[in-house]
Amino acid sequence: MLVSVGGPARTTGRPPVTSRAELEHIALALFCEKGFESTTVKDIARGAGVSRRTFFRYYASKNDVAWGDFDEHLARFQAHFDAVPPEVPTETALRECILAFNDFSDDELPWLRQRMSLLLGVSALQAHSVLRYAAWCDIVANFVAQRTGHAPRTLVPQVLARSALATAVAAYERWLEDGTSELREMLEAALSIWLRPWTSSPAGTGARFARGHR
Amino acid sequence: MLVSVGGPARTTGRPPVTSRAELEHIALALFCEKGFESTTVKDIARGAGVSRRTFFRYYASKNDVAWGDFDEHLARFQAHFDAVPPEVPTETALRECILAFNDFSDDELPWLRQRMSLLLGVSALQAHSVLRYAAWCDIVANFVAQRTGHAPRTLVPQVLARSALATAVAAYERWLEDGTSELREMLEAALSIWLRPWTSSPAGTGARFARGHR
DNA sequence: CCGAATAGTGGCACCTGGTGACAAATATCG
DNA sequence: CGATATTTGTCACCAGGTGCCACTATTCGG
Repeated sequence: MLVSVGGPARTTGRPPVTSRAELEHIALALFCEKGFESTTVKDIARGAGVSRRTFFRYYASKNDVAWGDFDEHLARFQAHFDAVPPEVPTETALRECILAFNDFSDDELPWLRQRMSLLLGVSALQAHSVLRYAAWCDIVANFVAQRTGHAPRTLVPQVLARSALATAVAAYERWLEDGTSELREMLEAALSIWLRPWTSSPAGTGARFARGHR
Repeated sequence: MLVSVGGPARTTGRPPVTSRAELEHIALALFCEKGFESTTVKDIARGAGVSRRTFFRYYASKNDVAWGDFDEHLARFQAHFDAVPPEVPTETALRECILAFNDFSDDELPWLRQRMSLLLGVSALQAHSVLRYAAWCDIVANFVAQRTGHAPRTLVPQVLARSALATAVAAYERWLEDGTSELREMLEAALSIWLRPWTSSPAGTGARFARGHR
């Protein structure tokens, strides 16, 4: 059982030669150096001094390595929703939780930018992303369902969850293209548009970045 | 030039043995019979009496065959937007064009249901779909951009286009799961939620299907 | 100290999707 | 008939991914 992280430290058996984190670092470095497509799994494995077969014991696919420990990150997303007091309006809760999920410290930002430009720029990863984002949507949909009284898989929770995701992705893309803006402000602007699509004017407070660069 | 459909009828050269449409029909039948993953390209090619290599001259990938002539369908989507008179509000135009894009005659519906349950149910196709939907988003974003005065790749058009897509996909999924509802009404309900997320109540007119089945 | 149990690793064969290159087949036109 | 144009088939090849099995390195018990 290689993928288990939360389990108790193993005592017997041959110790692992590498780790998910090490493979991730090596892979991301190679992706940035010579591109995602041009980097083969063999390259990554060789970089870690490991066989190709072993790589696939740590990551189910070459795509997955670009996501790192997204599941762990998602668990924090869920925790944010769980911590929302009942008196907070659904609309506000969604906004705050999405912002909190995407709140990174300054020293994490370069990593984030590198990772996200991979995920949003490489078409194979772009395609793969919908599979990873499904869990994100489920968390949002469940929260909305609980708040509104609808079943999680019905129209209201699904439309809100999926469009929330679309909004966040749009914000990330603008943030990546822009290069000078703050991620948080971009997300706030995008969420304002999302929550009130026909009342957000380009001159509005929250939509300061809506004009594009400059 | 095999993929060209609109070109003038060729006169010289060896005539094609098959066609995109024939391959599509054979492939869809096989997908429904034994599943997408279990159907190999070799199977499809053999079904059409053609070599594997030839299949890839008609379709760039096994995924693409499930989409059929989506590009042609997209051209009609664009045409709908082009035909919108300037006095129609943006909000209304989006709603009407999306509904028109998804307006199918009764005899097309079984085909559509079959195709969409493939596209939304098979994870490989689900992933691939974002690449095909990008063109859909571009059309919507361009329209919004033109109407609002923003550049197409800025926040307002992107958020609206992507969330519109998310909304339509959510409607399709509900429609597929439900089995008894009308696609158009499901889309109308979803679009109502999308356009006015916090005013749509489960008892509202447009959200009749929002409760889920039964 | 030696052997059993445990758990990760490496190598191999194999499948599938996808591509490039080149010769062969089949049509029309002069 | 011959030149030309276009499709087709074959073959070789690459990359991602999986199943299988032997091997290796560790800890624990006698």
